Amino acid sequence: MVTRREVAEQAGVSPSTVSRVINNNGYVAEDVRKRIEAAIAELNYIPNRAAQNLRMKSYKQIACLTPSISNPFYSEMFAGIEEMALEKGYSLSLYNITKERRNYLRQVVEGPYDGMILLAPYELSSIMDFNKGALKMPLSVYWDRPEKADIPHVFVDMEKVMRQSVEYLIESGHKEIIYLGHYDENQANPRYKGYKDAMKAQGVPIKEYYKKSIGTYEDKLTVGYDAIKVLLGNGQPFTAVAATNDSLAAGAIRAIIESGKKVPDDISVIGVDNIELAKIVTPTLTTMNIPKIEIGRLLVKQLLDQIHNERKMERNIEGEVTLIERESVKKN
Amino acid sequence: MVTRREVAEQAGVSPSTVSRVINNNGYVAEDVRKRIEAAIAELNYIPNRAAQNLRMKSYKQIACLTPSISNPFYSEMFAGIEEMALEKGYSLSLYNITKERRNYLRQVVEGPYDGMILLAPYELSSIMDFNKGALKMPLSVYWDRPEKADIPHVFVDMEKVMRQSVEYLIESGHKEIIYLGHYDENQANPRYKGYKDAMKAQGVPIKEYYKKSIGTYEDKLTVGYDAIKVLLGNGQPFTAVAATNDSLAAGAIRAIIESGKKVPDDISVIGVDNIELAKIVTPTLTTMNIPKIEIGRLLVKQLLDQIHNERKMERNIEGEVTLIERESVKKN
DNA sequence: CGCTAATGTGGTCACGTAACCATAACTTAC
DNA sequence: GTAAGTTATGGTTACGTGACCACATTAGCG
Repeated sequence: MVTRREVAEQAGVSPSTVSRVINNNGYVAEDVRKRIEAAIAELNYIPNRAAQNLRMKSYKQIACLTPSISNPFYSEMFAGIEEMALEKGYSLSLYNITKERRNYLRQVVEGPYDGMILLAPYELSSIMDFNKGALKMPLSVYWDRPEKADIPHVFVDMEKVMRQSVEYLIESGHKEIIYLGHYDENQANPRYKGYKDAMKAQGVPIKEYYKKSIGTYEDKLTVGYDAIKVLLGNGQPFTAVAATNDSLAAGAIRAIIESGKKVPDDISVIGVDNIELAKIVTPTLTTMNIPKIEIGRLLVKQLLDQIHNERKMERNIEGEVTLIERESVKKN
Repeated sequence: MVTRREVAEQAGVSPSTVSRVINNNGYVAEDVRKRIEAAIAELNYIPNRAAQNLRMKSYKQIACLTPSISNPFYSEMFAGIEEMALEKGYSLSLYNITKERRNYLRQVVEGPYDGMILLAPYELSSIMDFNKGALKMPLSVYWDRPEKADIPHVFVDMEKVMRQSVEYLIESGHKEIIYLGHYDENQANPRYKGYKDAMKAQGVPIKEYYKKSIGTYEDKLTVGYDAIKVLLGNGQPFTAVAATNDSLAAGAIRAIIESGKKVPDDISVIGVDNIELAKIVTPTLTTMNIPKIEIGRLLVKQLLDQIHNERKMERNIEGEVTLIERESVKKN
């Protein structure tokens, strides 16, 4: 390994002067600078990162935790995170934190990171346990609702989003609207609440909903397909499906088409997320766009604000959701 | 920040003794160990990672470079990489290296990593440029053919895979088989070569192929759809499609079904990769399984063998590919 | 000319750790 | 009883860096 000292010897100066060239501060004569730069190039010198970290008390690294990077929603958000982080000179460690892998959390929290971004709300309590006392590390979380607890986060109010989605269907003339998504009476799922509120507000009776617990992302396409297939088999009458995400919606479309009905002429489908899939399915999917790239960038910004002790940091940032009208909803 | 010294004072011993407890080497009296462990817990002491890295001359971190983590092929491979890396006590930094982001390569190579895994062959030359002389860092590459150059890699021989895929179609009674994938006469694309050889060997005339350059993963579903739609519109007669990956195959299926024909009764489709999508489309996709998790694990193993100077490291490891028969190919 | 400021360079130190060496007390063995 | 080992602990050092201080030398200015 080449050190600063060797570069200094090669250039016939002291290590201090080499430092000044590298960090570009203090006075250095022009010819000396040239000599040192030549020595650096010749010896292929790279500053030792561990020594820098130790001296600067900073790693220039961020840990990013997600339940599954193969979920396109998270991988797109990660793209935004990466973009901003690289711009700011930070690099990213990625962890897929599944339930079986909780025991690696300690390794993450004790790792060489200046801060942590969390894309999975369900792990929050475990993280907070670790993140007490001396373990405390700046943290920024993506959340699906405004958070009461005092954790800096970027959120999308899913209750509102679902309400808007259902309102759009109602405005388009639909009355018999299926809720396709996870449902849990006790947890008061915000997505279900949004659906229910929109239906009630318009005096539309809540017809049906799908409440089977939903597994990984990969399952979702199957789950949406299976659920709608069952409902169609039951002879359940409905003209629209409001899915809580695009993967479920895509599965629903597949089930409807397979049954011989047409989307959107017979049954309309709306999703949430606007992942790439939404542009690819036939018909293309009308959905609520969640600005994933922008949210990713905001998460990094919020985290770096904490790391750098910015006073004007926003603790609760709301992502702006917009309706993307494509082909899967029929307007009467 | 709590240091080893403070723990030592709290426990009434010297820092050396604390080290011995933490690293679990040397002699420590049982009661002293207890006292020290109590002090560590009370003060929430965590060894400083930067100091450890400096002292040990190792980061316990691996950089993983891929063209796009949102490509399910790579994200599944990443899952295997992560699994093995965490087992071995290493964590992973992930970089999406797109063309515009080449200038970040230097940042990667100079980063706090003990080694590098590369999932994108096309970047190899840039990496090798950086990876000369003092910059040299252990490297392990996933490649789609046996590599002549002396770079440790895990590979799948795509020429062979494609040949097997086409042979399977021919054995199933097909003669008019469309090659759906990237094609470039000059580059002698191994996938296309495999297709061509299989066709020739069976005396089947090469009927047609799709040669438009293919962009990102997200494009592929559209590209496959568009290409087959054009061919069907042309009245081009064919009974089977051999796609170079599952995404293209899925697009093809969509185009065929939309045209009113049936898969596999009218037209059979086979893919390569066996990503999750293959199980989800209707009909489910017959494809060549590439053992992505296993390849990921092997890449890490191979890399760590280099880092630890294992003598018995294998430089060229071949991944074993198998046919997965599902519903999209009709056998006559 | 003489005083202050600007420019240029080298020396020293601490960051927190793991490895090594020194030392001391206590065992064991003959 | 003493030499050799075992157990237990503390002290010292180096890893490579960036910040700081000390000290030259030169430039600017009345």
